[in-house]
Amino acid sequence: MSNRKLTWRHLKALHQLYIDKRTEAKITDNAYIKNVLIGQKKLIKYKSGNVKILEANTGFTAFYEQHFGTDYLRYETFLREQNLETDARRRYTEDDIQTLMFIAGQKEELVQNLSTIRTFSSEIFKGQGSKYLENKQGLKDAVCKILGIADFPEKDPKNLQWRFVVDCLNPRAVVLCENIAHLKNPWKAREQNIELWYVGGNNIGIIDYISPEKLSKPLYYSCDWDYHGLSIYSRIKEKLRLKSFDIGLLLPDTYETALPVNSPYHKSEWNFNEELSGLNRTHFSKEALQLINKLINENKWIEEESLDLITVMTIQYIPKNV
DNA sequence: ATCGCCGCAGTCCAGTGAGG
DNA sequence: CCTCACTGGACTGCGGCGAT
Repeated sequence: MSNRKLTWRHLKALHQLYIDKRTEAKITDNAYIKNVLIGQKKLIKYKSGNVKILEANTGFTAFYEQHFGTDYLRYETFLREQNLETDARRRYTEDDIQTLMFIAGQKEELVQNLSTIRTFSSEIFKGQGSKYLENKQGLKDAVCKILGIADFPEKDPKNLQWRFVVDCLNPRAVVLCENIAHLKNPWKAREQNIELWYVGGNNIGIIDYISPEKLSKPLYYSCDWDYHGLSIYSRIKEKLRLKSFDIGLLLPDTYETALPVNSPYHKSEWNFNEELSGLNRTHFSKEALQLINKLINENKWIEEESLDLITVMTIQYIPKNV
């Protein structure tokens, strides 16, 4: 869960609490640790008579193993393998580490089409803005080290289009994703034998790279539920129809995460002058149409990453016994 | 020997303010 | 608006020191 908003030093300190049952690390600045782990669940406490030392209560071990252990080991192993510092002075957030893991996994593709640091930052560190990376020297160094480059080029290559794939040996379905968020947790998809392709902003040409054998598997599209995302889906569906294939649209499993259309970093707006914002009605199911109309009426959109891909895929679309 | 505590050095980054 | 340079603060890791 990335809403824990933990940084590397928090994760290390929790690991130390797990191993040593105590730590002197300053981690109460994190709201989750302070309010939930110490306040509500009382899994961690201050050593009596000492405000500087935290100790693990009984119950912490089991809680840690369930919620942190696997992730921590994954992160630590990764950092070591990449010869990156595991020092707690590194200020990586948990999202940063997951993104570094993504970068390492897609290294070849990224190095072949190396972009400016601005483009790289806004495309790969999604949601953090184009200057995120250049303002964080430590993180930038880590990215350069992983990619084996000294620095980023001054100019973007022409026709920049990255092709990212989370492949698996024998996929039972292929999901095309508009954003890379789902590709940053590839092990979940692999476990379920779901192959993920990053389609990116407007790149419906990606379809030409997918083999006909895979196109004949069940195909799904995962996107932001805004005008831009849905119209790309429409174009992809049309393009596939001409090749005699079909694709389905993944519906969000909750409406709670809907955001106002004018939220920061979001550009796509509904066209109120046209019926269904000008989208092709025949490309959408009855449920999808209901949801789209609701979003248009309330001038909202739903972010792709707020949809739990695996839940949606297993419950809504793929029968469990397949 | 081991523990707790302190101070120092190194790292990173947010904030600030000058000057395009 | 943006960019650059600088600073101060927060934090960790480590070595030393004294108490037990």
